[in-house]
Amino acid sequence: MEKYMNFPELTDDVGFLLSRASGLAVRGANAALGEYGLRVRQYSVLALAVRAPDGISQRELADTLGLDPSQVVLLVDELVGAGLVERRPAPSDRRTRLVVATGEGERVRHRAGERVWADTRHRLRALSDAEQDTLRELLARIVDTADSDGGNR
Amino acid sequence: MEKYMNFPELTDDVGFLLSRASGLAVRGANAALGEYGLRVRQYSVLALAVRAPDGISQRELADTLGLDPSQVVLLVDELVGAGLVERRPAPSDRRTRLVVATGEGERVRHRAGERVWADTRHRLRALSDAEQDTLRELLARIVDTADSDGGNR
DNA sequence: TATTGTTATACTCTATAACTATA
DNA sequence: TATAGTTATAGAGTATAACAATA
Repeated sequence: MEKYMNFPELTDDVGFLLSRASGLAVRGANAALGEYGLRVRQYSVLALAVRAPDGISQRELADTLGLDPSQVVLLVDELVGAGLVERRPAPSDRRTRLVVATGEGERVRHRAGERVWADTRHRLRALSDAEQDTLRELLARIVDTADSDGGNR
Repeated sequence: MEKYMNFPELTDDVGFLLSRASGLAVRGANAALGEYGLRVRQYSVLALAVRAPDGISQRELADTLGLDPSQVVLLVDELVGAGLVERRPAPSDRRTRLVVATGEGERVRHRAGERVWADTRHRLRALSDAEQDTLRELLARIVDTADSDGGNR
């Protein structure tokens, strides 16, 4: 048995810390979203729909969220049921369905966004603004690396 | 409706990026662990048991992993079934059961650790060593903040 | 009274495969 | 042939509540 390890202890492992911090963030966001009847995945779909003036295809949603398209179908179904988004046929391609936020969807996204953001700010309070920017940039580069790897590896 | 938002777009939100990066890391780690019949949660318990020479209580495992104690019971059950850890009575407190790695558990932790670490290094390849250290430190502070908040908020 | 571990249960999230329709 | 969306299903992860044994 080797005595010295070529890898970090679990609690110093970036993968473990990512999973741990993400768990905290998702739990906090879900708690913040509770009063709107949303969970973080549904909220994420809504946020992307609100951002896209002409709607966003389910394929784009799946790519951006790192989800399988079949999961996106169900999330959009729920948001449609709640009256927060609509599915519209895409003019350019009859296979594609554009997910467009309703007026109510926009309002909910903004109110819920405030609450989620308050939770996030509280969670990151031990980090300076500059450190939060650094963190955001480093995380974005990890995600981008995977995206340009092709798919979601 | 306000025109300007007081919160970031989803794709610039640290919470979202944490969840996205964590998903990639966990998926990669699970793939790396497949040949050992482990998944990342079981592996994490094993890694903590291996690190603790005299074993670690299930309560400590739950706190460190951010899991409910009832989840730890099941993870330890599986590792016991696989012969990678044992439960031993704690000398000092008869309520406590210490989870101790077996020799096989130690060997598997090391071999699996190499594979997981290789995956992590690949995932972080767009970050310099210094940036990886920064990321680790920032994530650790987020987790510590939640811990000192009391429990897992 | 509080803590450690356990059992049970329900719900959410993830992973896959197979299929329709359009391109 | 390939892509966008859909349906179905199984397995893994999460959240709670209630309980026994011990402190």
